Amino acid sequence: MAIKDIRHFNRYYTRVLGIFDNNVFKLKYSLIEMRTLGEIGRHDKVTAQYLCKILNIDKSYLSRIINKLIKENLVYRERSEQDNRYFYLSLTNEGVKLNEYVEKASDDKIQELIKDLDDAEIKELQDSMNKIENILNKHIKLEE
Amino acid sequence: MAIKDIRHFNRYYTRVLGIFDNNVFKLKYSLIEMRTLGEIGRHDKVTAQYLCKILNIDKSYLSRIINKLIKENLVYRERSEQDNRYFYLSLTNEGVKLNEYVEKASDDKIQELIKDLDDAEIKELQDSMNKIENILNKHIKLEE
DNA sequence: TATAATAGTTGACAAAATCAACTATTAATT
DNA sequence: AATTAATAGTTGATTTTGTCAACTATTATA
Repeated sequence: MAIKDIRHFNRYYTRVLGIFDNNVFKLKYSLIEMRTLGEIGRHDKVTAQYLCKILNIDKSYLSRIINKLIKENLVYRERSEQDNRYFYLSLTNEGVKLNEYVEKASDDKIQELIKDLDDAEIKELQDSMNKIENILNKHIKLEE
Repeated sequence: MAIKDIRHFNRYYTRVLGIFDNNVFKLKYSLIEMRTLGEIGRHDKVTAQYLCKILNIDKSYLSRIINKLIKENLVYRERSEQDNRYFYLSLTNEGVKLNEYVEKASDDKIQELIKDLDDAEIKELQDSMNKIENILNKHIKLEE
C-alpha cells in the first residue's frame, strides 16, 4: 500500500540523512548554521526572509544565526536600495572557503558511502532520486 | 555527476521531511518523543539501548524521554529476567491508542500530499523508493 | 577475584529554538 | 495625504532540546 511504503521510506531516509547529522565536520558551527551558509552560497544575495522559508526556521532564530555568521566574517549583507527593510546576504571570501571545505567534505562522505556501488546501481539510484523529486515536485509545493 | 545528484536529493528530501516536522499533530509531545513511542510500538519489548541506536540519540536524553512517557502512562517497562541491567519497553493501552492516532494522522498527511498523483505516478514513486532503499541497504550499514 | 564492559540514571550545563514585543520601512485602504 | 496593515528584521525572556561526565547496578571477561 502506497502510504505505508512512503512512510516506511520516510523513516528509512530519515535515518540515512541522520548519518550526516550535526558536527559531522567537527567545526565550531552547527548543522543549521552550515545549512544557512550553504544556502547563502547557493543563492547569492538572498534575503533572510527567503532563508526562513527554505530552512523552515523562525526569523528570530535565523536573525541570530546570520548575525553570528556575520560576526565570524563568513557572511556580509547589503541593504536593498529599492526596499530598505531587507538585506541581501552573501558569503565573504572566508565564507566561500569554509563553504567549499564543507561541500568537499560532504562530497567525500557521499563518495565513501557509495564507493561499493557498481555503475548500474549508481545509475538506478540517480534515476530513482530524480523520479521521486520530479513526481513530488509536480504536486507538493515546498515553501520557497 | 552522481555525488552532486545524491546531495541534491538529500537537500530536497530534507525539505520534504521537514513538512512532517515537530508539532505537526499539535500534541504535547515532541517529534523525538513521538518517534520513540512509534519505535516502541513497532518493536515491542525493545530495550532503551536499542532505541538509542535507531533513534541516534544519547542514552541520557533517551532515559528522560522514556521516563516522561512512562510518567504519562504511555509506556511501561519490565526488567529482563536474564539480565537485570536492562528493561523491555512496551506501549500501554493508552500508548497504543496515541500511537494509532499519530499513525493515522501521518497516513492522512501523506494521503493529502499524494492525492493528486495518478496511479502510474504512485507506482513509480513506490518503485523508486524501494529501489533506493534496496540499493543503499546493500552497502550502507545503518545502526541497528 | 579483579577488571572491564554494558544498561541505565542523574546533575549540571550548553545549545537550539520559540514567543511576543519592538523598530523601521513600505504597501494598501480610505 | 493620512491611516492602517503588512513585511523584514531585531531583541529580551524563556523553554525545550541535547550533551557531558560521573554515578549505580549488573554482567562478562581475564
